[in-house]
Amino acid sequence: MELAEARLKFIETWGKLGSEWGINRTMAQVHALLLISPEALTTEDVMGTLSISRGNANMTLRDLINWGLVEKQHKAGERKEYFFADKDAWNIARQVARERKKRELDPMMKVLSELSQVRGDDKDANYKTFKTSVTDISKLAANVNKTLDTMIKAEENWFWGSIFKLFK
Amino acid sequence: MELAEARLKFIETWGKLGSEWGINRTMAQVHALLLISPEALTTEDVMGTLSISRGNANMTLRDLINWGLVEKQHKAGERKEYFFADKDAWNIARQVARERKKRELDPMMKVLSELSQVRGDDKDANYKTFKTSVTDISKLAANVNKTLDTMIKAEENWFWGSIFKLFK
DNA sequence: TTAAACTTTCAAAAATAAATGAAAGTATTT
DNA sequence: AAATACTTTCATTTATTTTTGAAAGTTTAA
Repeated sequence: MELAEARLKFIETWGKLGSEWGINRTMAQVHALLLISPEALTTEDVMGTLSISRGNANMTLRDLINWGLVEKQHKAGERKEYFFADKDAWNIARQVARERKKRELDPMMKVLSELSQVRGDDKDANYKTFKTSVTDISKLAANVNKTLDTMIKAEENWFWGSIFKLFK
Repeated sequence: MELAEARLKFIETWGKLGSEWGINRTMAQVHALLLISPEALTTEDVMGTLSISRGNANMTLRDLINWGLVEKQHKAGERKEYFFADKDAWNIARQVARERKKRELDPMMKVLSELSQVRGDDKDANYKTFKTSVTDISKLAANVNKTLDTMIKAEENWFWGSIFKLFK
């Protein structure tokens, strides 16, 4: 397979994965493009390579910056903005974990803990099942939360090291 | 908060979480309803409680069965089919992990390993960056894969036990 | 066999999410 | 201060996903 073809396939695959996990496909594709670009790219580069509009490119790049996956760069003597992605897979994984925890897990745990406060009659099967399911899921969420916190704080060698050994 | 209100909120929250993670919101809501229902429900129960059409209820329940989260039940002397969800949070987590691994991670790893075969000129920055990014992500994916395999095989006390201790 | 009870299908409609692109905004240079 | 170079916004359009519901299919019972 030629490099050019492989690059397109990588962009397509990363985009598909993103869309399966609730991330805008174009955003994942722009990220993929930046991941395989040795130099920072301009908005026009992104527009051209992926055939997307200026507005879309602009908003997508901003989202990627908000996700902490991409940063703006300025080149001396130039007015144009350049965009560059962190290429470190472990950093990317941690950053995605951090954002999704903040955006989704934390709010959900808040709701679950409210819901687990609900009072009722222990002889009511509906109440008992509700209570048990919510409490159980709460506990699981708390464990996931703790694991993510550890992952987020961890050094690069944590994943490649201790977990790897634990599960070999 | 009243139980009735709490049940609705749980269904809504579970549905929202699902849609954020690329799972049809209605499917997550039906799952939520079954999770807090002590008895198995009929298609009509689901249609009525969630105000969805017969076709939607039927397809969604089938999907949940295909995900291994719900099973059909038959009551003696009745022709109607009943649906019942496994309520164990750890089983649910493992089952979701198993399915998403099969549906998404495994195919992606296959593509990544093809892509990491691509040959090129080591002096070409595009080639070098591509190779490094793809190889790195491949390795991360392989680790995630291994971790999921362990999780899928693990007993209930694995999560509540060793991981919990490791990260306390 | 045929009617009744129930389930499944799928083309069309509705709802939702994403993309466009021209206009407005901002900063820099002449 | 006006032209230039570039970025951002957002109402509208387009694409994608989800839902509907009537018709077809299936199973059981009379």
